[in-house]
Amino acid sequence: MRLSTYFLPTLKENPADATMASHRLMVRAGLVRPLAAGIYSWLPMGWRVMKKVMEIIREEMDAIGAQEFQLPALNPIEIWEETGRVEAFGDTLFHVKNRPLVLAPTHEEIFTTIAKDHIKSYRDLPQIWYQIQTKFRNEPRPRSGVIRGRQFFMKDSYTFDRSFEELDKSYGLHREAYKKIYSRSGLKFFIVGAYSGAMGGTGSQEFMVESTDGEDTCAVCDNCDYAANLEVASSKKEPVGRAGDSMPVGEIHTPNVKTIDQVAEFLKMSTERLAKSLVYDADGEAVLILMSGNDQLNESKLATALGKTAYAMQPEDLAKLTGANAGSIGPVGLKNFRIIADKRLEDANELVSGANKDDYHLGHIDLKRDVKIDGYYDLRTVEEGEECPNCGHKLRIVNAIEIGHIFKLGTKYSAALHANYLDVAGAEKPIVMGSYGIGVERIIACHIEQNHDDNGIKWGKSIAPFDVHLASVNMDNQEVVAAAEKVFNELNEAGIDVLYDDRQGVSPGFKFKDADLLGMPVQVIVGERNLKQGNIELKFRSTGERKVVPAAEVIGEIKKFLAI
RNA sequence: CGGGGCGUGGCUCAGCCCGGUUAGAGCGCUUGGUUCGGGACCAAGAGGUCGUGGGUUCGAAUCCCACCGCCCCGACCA
Repeated sequence: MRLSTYFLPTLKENPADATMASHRLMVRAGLVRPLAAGIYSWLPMGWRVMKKVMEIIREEMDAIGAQEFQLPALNPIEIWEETGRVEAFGDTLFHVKNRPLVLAPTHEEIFTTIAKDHIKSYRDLPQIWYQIQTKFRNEPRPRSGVIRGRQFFMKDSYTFDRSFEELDKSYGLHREAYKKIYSRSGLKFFIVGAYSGAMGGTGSQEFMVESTDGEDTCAVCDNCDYAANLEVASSKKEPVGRAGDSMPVGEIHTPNVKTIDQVAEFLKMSTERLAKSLVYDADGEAVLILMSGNDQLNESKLATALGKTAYAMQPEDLAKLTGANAGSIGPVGLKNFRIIADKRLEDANELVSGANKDDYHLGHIDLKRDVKIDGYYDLRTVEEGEECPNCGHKLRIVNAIEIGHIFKLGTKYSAALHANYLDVAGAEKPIVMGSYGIGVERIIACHIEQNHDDNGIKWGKSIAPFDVHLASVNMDNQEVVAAAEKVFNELNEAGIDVLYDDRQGVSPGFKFKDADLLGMPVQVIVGERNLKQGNIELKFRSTGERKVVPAAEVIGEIKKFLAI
């Protein structure tokens, strides 16, 4: 490809609205252009990268026996109503105004419908189906360039099995395939246990790339392989336990003492035995949640414990329900509440909590004696430095970008859509499903996040838009041009993708800066200076290493570097 | 949806607070010339409904109101 005729709008200056390195560089290097918030056009250079990533995905999916489909993005809304996901997605689902259609944000429903129509027997199973398709999600706030957009490419696959044991196998195949896909894409990543959320199902894991700009937070252990999304992460934090015999419950006057720290200070005790009361509304049911001291309630864990999403009660409703304002609420004598507590408080005694009367607390509370607890659950958010639940090593809390998510769905969708099969005994059973997603743009953005410097992108060989960036330093010098053209032709003949900067009247410095910005793995620089000795210079983008070699050896050197 | 910021040639921005010539700069673009190993130089040019609508005023890029768009933080996030 000759740069003189290639559509490649590069920018010398940083676009004003990009903050992340990958976002800045993708725009500057002419990979993408924004069309609207969260909507990007892929220009020829960017699309080359996209196709390479997609090809890696295809190869690894095909290798586990997956079959590629291409399903419609326009879906009848009825199908989504059947699984209850019109409501579950809410405003995130794009609706078509003049037809009862929606723009698909994912494809469980459609794939399951195909399975329901055509898979009738255990003999038809298992199946692994996938597609690489545009998804539409009306994100409340698109951000970070292509990382969170309203329209994006996703590789989504679905497995159909006879049993949960076979699902484990299909899930395992995906897990291994994903590792290969990300490794081949040149990413450093880790895998975490994850929250399944509205997808439902019996378990899920996320593939993560550590990044200060990540939207997810994970607890990772550097000693063993424990890593978990903070939504589900746990640690070895000790239970509060029992402290001797319980004294009789007693009221304590605590004027203007509200926060846990204030109470601890006022009563001259540690925060641990202060049972903090939080009030949530779970679908109309009032729930009181007890946490030890300053432990932070994790709302994802709460949703898992309750089996539904709960929202923090508004302050004005608190007084109505409990007779006290925030800071004075407690579990003892509380009516019409479901009371649950964090595991750290299991069977604890000698606790202090609100008295449901402003400016009063109760002391010597024994959860076994004084309160009817509906259950103890792990509800707290793990904090930096707590001990790994596996090995006891200190956990690190890091931000991360989610690049893939694999789910064991079970029968949620097959049951809702009646996708059943007949087993060996002739009994009708719901197909056991898994679903697996990869954000294709995120692979590209994360690759750039992990491979760039101040001058530009440093593409890894596997997904670089071109293998070689060839630049002739001076297009007015016929010998230089002739030598560059020769290299260009030889590379093309060798089947090596080469971008040839043959632009006239562009200064050498400009060409070098563009080459570094665009970031091909190898630069071939043909200039008068070296050509006098019959030499041509190679520059390796990732290391910055330069090598001057005889013109005749250029192709060989490149082949050696590209390992082909 | 809450909080904050921004909107002026293709890009990055100044001008706005304190209203008053033909609205500026750098980069990019066009033409001619010079240059040619790290974003060259000279000269001449083209290019702007100052986001949109309304208002105040003799006069609005500038002040006021509304709306739209974009970015950041939060909420949300299969």
